[in-house]
Amino acid sequence: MKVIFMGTPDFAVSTLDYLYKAGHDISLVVTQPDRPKGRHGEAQKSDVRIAAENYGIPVITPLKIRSDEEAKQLLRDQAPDVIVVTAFGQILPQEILDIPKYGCINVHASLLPRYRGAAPIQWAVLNGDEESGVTTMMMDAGLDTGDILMTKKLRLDKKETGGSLFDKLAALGGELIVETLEAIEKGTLTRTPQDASLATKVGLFTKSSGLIDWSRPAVEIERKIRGLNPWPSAYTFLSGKQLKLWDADVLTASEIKEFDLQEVSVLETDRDPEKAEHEKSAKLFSDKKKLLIASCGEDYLRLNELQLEGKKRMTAEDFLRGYRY
RNA sequence: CGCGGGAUGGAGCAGUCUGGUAGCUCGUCGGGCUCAUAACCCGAAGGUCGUAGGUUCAAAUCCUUCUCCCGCAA
Repeated sequence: MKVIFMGTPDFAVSTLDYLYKAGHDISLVVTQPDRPKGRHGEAQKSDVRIAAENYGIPVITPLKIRSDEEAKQLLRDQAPDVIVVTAFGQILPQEILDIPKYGCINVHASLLPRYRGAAPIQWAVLNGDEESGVTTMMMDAGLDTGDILMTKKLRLDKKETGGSLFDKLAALGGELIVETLEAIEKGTLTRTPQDASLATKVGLFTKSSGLIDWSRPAVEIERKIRGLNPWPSAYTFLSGKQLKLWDADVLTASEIKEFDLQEVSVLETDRDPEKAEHEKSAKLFSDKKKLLIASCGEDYLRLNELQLEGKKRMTAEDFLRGYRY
């Protein structure tokens, strides 16, 4: 099929890869303009742009495709059979949706109508869902509101992180788009309208979404640590320094009693203890050897892997070997 | 050249301000104790202190270069 692909981050690269390997004629790739990234603020090509250039596929990077007449004309000139969109980052106007013969198909990383919007993967982990998946959908003017074409499900692992689920769903999304296009070719594709009453919408995360409120139950905080790993990551403050948490386990009060613990410090909600909300802080306990345990609103959290600002991530054991209170 | 932290035996750190032959907590190896052990005791190996240059009688430590890692900001 003659395909135009639109996408931006690494999640979309997987879709592009599968389309390419399935032998589709990808005549054009549309992605976001180069943006400053990294530590020195240099403009970097989007992941999709890098991948497309590797395949030798022409790339355009319109700032706002909805008002870019030149880009829209280029799309029409290509006369694509279908436009595949994965995490592109721009809303497509109706006049673009109307261009391809078979319409515009979106790959979304959730089981729609759940988690419409920007961060469906993390939310599945944050909410402790047992299963998630990917959906292909016929795009319409709304945000992730189009008719559902096909889905693929998977069960979440006990230790699933945003990152691990991301990888799994990216691959699943690639498989699904290929199957969806096959169904179009065979004429066997069916469309199922979304049940809007079941829809939920999730927004973008920011850095500050990762701040831990220790008055919440330990289970919830543990999910947050997993869901926001690797980005934006769950964090707290220890002695005026930011402390990121990468892995933790929930423990009950009776399990804690087994250990020989002493209170060693406090985890705060701000670098500055004056500004911290103390009702959202946690007592930090340790046996001074290998255990770091934080008190939560309900139960306790054993911190297994953590990272102090300016440092690399390390195990609690390594951390305790060098840390001076 | 956006701001800042860091690079010291296998790991995590101290020592750097106030230059003077490298230390802590572990790990590893050998031995001992023990019914036994991740516990305890004794002993050992292992580091050109990130790179290059400079100052000095003497540099992990002071000055300069470069490389790499990390947090923030975008």
